[in-house]
Amino acid sequence: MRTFYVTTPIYYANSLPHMGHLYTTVVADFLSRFWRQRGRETYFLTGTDEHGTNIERASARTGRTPREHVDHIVGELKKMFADFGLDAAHGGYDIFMRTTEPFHYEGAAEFWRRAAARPTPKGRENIYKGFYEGWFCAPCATFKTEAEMLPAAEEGGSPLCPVHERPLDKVSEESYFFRLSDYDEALLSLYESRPDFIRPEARRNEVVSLVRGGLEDVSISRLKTSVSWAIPVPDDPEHTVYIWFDALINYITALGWDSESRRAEAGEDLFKKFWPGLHLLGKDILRQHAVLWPAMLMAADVEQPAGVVAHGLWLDQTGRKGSKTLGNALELPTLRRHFRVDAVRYFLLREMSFGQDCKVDYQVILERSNSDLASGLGNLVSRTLTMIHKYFGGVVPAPDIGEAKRLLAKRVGVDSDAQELASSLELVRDQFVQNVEEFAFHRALEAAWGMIARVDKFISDAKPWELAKSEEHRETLGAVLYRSAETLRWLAVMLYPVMPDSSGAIWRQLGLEADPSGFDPKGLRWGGLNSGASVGEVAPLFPRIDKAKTMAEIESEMAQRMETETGTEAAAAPAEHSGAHATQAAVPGAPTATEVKPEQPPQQGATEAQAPPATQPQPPEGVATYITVEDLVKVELKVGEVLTAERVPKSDKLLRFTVDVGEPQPRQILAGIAEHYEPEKLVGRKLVIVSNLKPRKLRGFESQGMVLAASVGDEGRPVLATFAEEVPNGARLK
RNA sequence: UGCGGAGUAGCUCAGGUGGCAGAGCAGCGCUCUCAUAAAGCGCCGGCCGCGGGUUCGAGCCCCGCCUCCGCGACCA
Repeated sequence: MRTFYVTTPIYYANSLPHMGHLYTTVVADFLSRFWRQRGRETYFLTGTDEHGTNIERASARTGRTPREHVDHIVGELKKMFADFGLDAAHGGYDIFMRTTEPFHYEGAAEFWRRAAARPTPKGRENIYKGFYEGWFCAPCATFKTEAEMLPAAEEGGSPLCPVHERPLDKVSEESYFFRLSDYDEALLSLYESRPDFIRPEARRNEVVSLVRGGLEDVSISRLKTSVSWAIPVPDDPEHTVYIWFDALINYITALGWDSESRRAEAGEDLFKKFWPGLHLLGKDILRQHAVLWPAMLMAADVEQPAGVVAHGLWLDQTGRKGSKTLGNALELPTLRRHFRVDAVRYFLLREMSFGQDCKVDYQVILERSNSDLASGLGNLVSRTLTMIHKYFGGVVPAPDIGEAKRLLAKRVGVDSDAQELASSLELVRDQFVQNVEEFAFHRALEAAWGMIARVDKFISDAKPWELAKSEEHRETLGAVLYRSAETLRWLAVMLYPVMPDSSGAIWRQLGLEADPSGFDPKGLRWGGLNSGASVGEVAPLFPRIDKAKTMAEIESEMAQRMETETGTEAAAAPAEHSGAHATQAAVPGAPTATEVKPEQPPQQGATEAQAPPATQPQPPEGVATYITVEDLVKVELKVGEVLTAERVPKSDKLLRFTVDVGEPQPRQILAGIAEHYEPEKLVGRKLVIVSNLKPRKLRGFESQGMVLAASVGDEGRPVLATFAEEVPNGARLK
């Protein structure tokens, strides 16, 4: 029997559940049910990625051990999944995979050994020991990225620490590297031979051009002294496995790949049975799944996945990524409180053109729920069943119109032959199935809803309430209601993976046994509904939501939440910070940390690829390190007035200013704020300038100083420092 | 600035190989009453991003440009 294995990413256990988690998991759940319904044995994995510096930090902030921290997050995620019917108890995931499982340690270590023992496609060793080189500030005790250092004091010198204004030390840390650079050709031929390996196509093209541009080797370990919350490197206890290398392997260790204990626990060889699987993920982590992971699999000689499918992200109404700190993210408890699970599932699958980003807010969901579900499907069920109750005592009438009544039926506009309706149902069913197979879920649902409209019209045209007035039309009336009810049976089957509970409810209201979970839509034949069966009570499937009332409630909840969160900001802020990056879909290794950067495989500039590991500077919870007055006076800050401001050509971010700092000649200063400030509006504005910063060339222009700005929010949006009172140009800040 | 995608009704989007601009939602009107004030019918709504070109004919093909998004680059 063919099997179907689907995975969500294992979610990075540093943030609480959010929309992105819900979405990817719902899609995976949907696909899993879809294929199970069509007769495949399925296996559905979700879980958490639990190692790494970010976890250590997050746990330190809350005063927990890493273990306690990840247990807490896992508890919250599982609770959320249960709330939305995605857990095993509701027929959802088959395993909640955790990278802290002992069997994962076992399998991951074996994976490492295998890769290490085999040559790359170009005949070299896959894993080799090398050195990270990074700029290290001893007083800060951290590595600095390019972005976090000041230009060197003299040509060819070391860059400076922005905190201490002292030269950084070039420090090497021993590290294992994976020779990803040897895999470009192998990967390209994989993409070539399997055009639908990466979907959608636009994403595939991105990856192909990325790999064509060449790949850099990636560091896959850390010194145990810098990251201890991680899997030890086999046979080298000084090192731990870097998070991405560790995390990706979960997709096979979960199936018992080379882990005796997991195989014993599962009671069968899941790997043999279910691999290769389909990876579902947000487009933000496509590269790890479409480049690094396939290369890793080649290295360890494991079969490639069935596919890598990247979906879009949920945006707010203005097109920004939903984020907790912006307060524009949908809150899952609120969602759960005001909408039925099936309504949310339907919305998620219907609203997003799969693969693209999609704007969302509560109101859009509410409107979809009311128009498509309450007025559409729910109402069709309701009117059909009510009439069967009213006119046939709750018993499904006969489908056919006898010979004697055919002309009579024709006269009132009802064809005695149901063929036309049956044919369009078959067509819709085929479209539905095909669209799902092509990941065009929104199209699949659109097709199904076309059928609802068609039957609604059929009923309006046939006017059963008129037919009911005269006994001679009784057979016709029965046939009309039968057709409507039979259509609902088909819809219940098709929609089962989308709305398991509701379609089960329709099923039972039609007087059918059990539920449609095992009914392959391809096996549907017209006339399967039994005449004579008793239909169930009519109960609204999707109650109409009072828009004004519900929106008001939601808004007051939001306001209340904002209030409490501002109140506890001091305590909550750091957690929010690390969580926010993972706010959208699915991140093992939310790209918060520098730590992640070296691992993002391709096309990193040399410097960036060597950027130091594991040492993102701490968010400023208080003072990192003290400096003396002598340190302070080294920095010369002056008031400057913007004389001219313009964009730097060929640069997204740079603005070029001429600034009057009270000197005979204005200075030329560049600042990376073009994405946030209109140059025209800055002319005449007074700024704070670091005036004794060593000049540096940027994009061909010399920058003779630096503009001070606050860095706000997760994106570090710059906000220029200003004065509330009038100050002369050149005034020194002390 | 390199590569890729997109720009069509207020909103979300359809419009294989050129042939009278479409659907759903929202809005308005009418009809009906079995139904969750639902459904059916109708109306409203379009410089199809802009400018050229090819053609009897261009939303579609060609050239140029603008804007947005993505991935890079560059840079915070």
